Amino acid sequence: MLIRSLEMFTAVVETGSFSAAAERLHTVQSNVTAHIKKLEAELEVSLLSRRTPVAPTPAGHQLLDYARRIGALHAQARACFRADGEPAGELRLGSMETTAAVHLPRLLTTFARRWPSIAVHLRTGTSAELIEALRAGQLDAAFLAVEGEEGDDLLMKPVFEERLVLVSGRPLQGGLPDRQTLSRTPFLAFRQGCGYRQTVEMLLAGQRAPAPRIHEFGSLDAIVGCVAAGMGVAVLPESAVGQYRQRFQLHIAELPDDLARVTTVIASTPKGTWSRALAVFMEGEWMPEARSVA
Amino acid sequence: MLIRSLEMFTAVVETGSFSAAAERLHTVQSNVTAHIKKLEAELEVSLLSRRTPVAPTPAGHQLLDYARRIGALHAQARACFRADGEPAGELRLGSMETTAAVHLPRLLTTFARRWPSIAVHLRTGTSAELIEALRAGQLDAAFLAVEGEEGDDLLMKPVFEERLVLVSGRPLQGGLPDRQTLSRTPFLAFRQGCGYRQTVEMLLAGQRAPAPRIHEFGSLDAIVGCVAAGMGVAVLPESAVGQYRQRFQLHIAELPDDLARVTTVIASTPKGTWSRALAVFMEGEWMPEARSVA
DNA sequence: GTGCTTTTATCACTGGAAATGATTTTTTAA
DNA sequence: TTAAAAAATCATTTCCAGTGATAAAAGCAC
Repeated sequence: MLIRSLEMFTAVVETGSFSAAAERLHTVQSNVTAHIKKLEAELEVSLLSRRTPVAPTPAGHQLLDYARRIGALHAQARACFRADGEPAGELRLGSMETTAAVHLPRLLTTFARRWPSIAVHLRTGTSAELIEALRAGQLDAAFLAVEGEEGDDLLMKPVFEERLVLVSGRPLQGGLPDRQTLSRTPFLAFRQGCGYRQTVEMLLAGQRAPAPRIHEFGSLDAIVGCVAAGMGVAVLPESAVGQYRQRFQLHIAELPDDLARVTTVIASTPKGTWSRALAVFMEGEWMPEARSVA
Repeated sequence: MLIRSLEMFTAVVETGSFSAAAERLHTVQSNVTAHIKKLEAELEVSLLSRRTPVAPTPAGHQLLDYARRIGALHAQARACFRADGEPAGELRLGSMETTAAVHLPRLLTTFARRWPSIAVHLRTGTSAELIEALRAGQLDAAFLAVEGEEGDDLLMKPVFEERLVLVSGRPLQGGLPDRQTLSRTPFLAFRQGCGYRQTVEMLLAGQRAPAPRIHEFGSLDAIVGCVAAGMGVAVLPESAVGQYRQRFQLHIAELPDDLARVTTVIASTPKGTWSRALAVFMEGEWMPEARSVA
C-alpha cells in the first residue's frame, strides 16, 4: 500500500472520476486505474463502484477515512521540512539551572510569542548531562558552560559571558578567603557534571589539605537559600545571584579573573541536522551574540 | 516518501542500527541505507547521526513523530480489511421510520453489544431516498420496502413480513370504508418516496374522484398522534401501530391481502464491496430471515 | 597506536512495478 | 442510434526497490 495509491484513491473519490483524478495528480488515467486495482487486489475487496460519478463502496468509504488521515499527515510532514513553511513541532531545549533562571525567561517568552506553533520543552541539567543528551538525540540544543572544546560533532556558539563570584551568607572581609579557610568551609554546588563545579575544584587545587565537604543540590533556589542561611559558600554566576539579593542577605567576593570568566554557549548538532524549529531558534534575533553579562 | 521508507526509518531509530532494522524488516542493510538516504535527500536534511547506537538528529526526531503516526494508521487500515481481525470503524445504516421504531432498537442493541468497536450510524428516510443513498455510497445497508426489484446492482434480502393496516382515530364500522368515503378522507403519510405510500395510492387507484388530500409527515410519532386526534387516516404496518395502542384510542381496519402484505428487505451493495463491519452485520444472527411479523 | 570486529556506504545488477500512450470496451447523454 | 466521455486493457518504456559483494568507517580490545 503506497501513499501514492491512497492519494489517487482519495482524488478519485473527491473528483468522482478516474480521469479527473489523473489530471489533478499530473499522471495518466491508466495509471490511476492500475493503482486502484492494486489496492483492491491487496485488500481483496472492491473499493469503487464504477458508475458516473464514481462512488466509494462501503469498504471504500472505510479506506477513504484512513487515506485522508494518512494523506494529511504526509502533507504535514513534508510541510514541516520545507524551508518556506511555518516551522512547527517541538523544540527540545536543555539548560543549566542558572541560565534557565536568569536568561531563559525573557528569551523563551520572546521566542514563543514569535513562533506560536512551536512547542518548547525545557530540561535542566549539568553541562555534562546536557551534552550527552544532545549526542543521544534527546535534545535539539542546550545552554551550557564548557571550556572551548569546539571542533567535535557539536556546534557551539557563545551567547553569554558570565562572571563567577563566591557567595556567602556571612560577611567576607578582605574579599576572597585564603585557601586554608576555604578548605574548611563547606561548599554548595550542583551535582557532578556542572561546569561551575570545576571552578570550585580549581579554586582549591594544589592543596594538600583534605577537600572541603561539597553538598550537592539540584536547584539554584536551594543553593542560594542555604548559602544565605549560613550552611556554606557557593560559586555562582553574578547574574544568577543578583535576583536573590533583595530576598536574602548575601555577601559576595570576586574570584581571580582566570577562574571568574566563564562562557555560556548554545550547543547543538550541526546545521544540516536541524529541524525547521531548531533553525529559527538558532538563527533568530533572540539568540544573543556573546553578550557580556556584567 | 514511501510508507516503507518511514517504516525503515522508525525501525532504525528503534533498533539503533541499520543492520538490525534490516533484519527486523526482512531485507538487507544496503536497502535500508538507500531508503534513509532517499528520505534525507528528499527532505534535504540529515536524519540520523551515524554513531553507535544510531541516534536521530533534531530533524530526525521530528520526522520520527510523523513516521510513527503514519505507520500506526497504515497498520490499522490493513487490520481493518483482514478477515481475521476485529471489525471496526463505522457502519452507516439506513431505515424507514417504521422499521427504525419497531425492529431496530432490539436488533441494534444486540449488534452493538457483540461488536463494541463498530460505530453504528442510523439515518432514516423513505425507501427511495435510502436506495439513492446506497447507490451514492453514503450508506452501507438499509432497511426498506420495495416490490421485488431484485437483480440490479443492489443486493436485497427479505427480513420482515409486515401487514399494513388502515389506522383511524374514529371507529371503523364494517372494516375498510368504501372508496367513496376514502377519497373524501385526508391521508397522513410519509413524504414522497415511502414504500407504504404507494399502497395508499393503489388503494385509491382507478377512481375518477379527485385524490384525497395527503398530508406529509416526517415522523411516525407525528402521524400516529394526528391520526388519533382525528386529522385523518394512515396506512401503517400493524407492528408499528401496536406500541401506540396503549397511549391512543386507535381503530384499525384490515386491507385486502394483495395490498396488505409488504416485505421489508435489508439492501446493500454486493458482497465483494463490504467492509468487515458490514459483513458481520449482514451475516450475523441478529439479521432475521424473513421473519413474519403478524 | 595496531589489529580485529562490527557497522555503514558504495556499487553493479536484476526483477518488478510505476508510468505512459494507444486502443478497445463500456457507459452516458443526446 | 449515434456521438461523446470515461474506464479498462495492453504493449512498452522507465525507473527504482531490493540484492549481494565489497569497500570504507567506526568501535573495541590490547
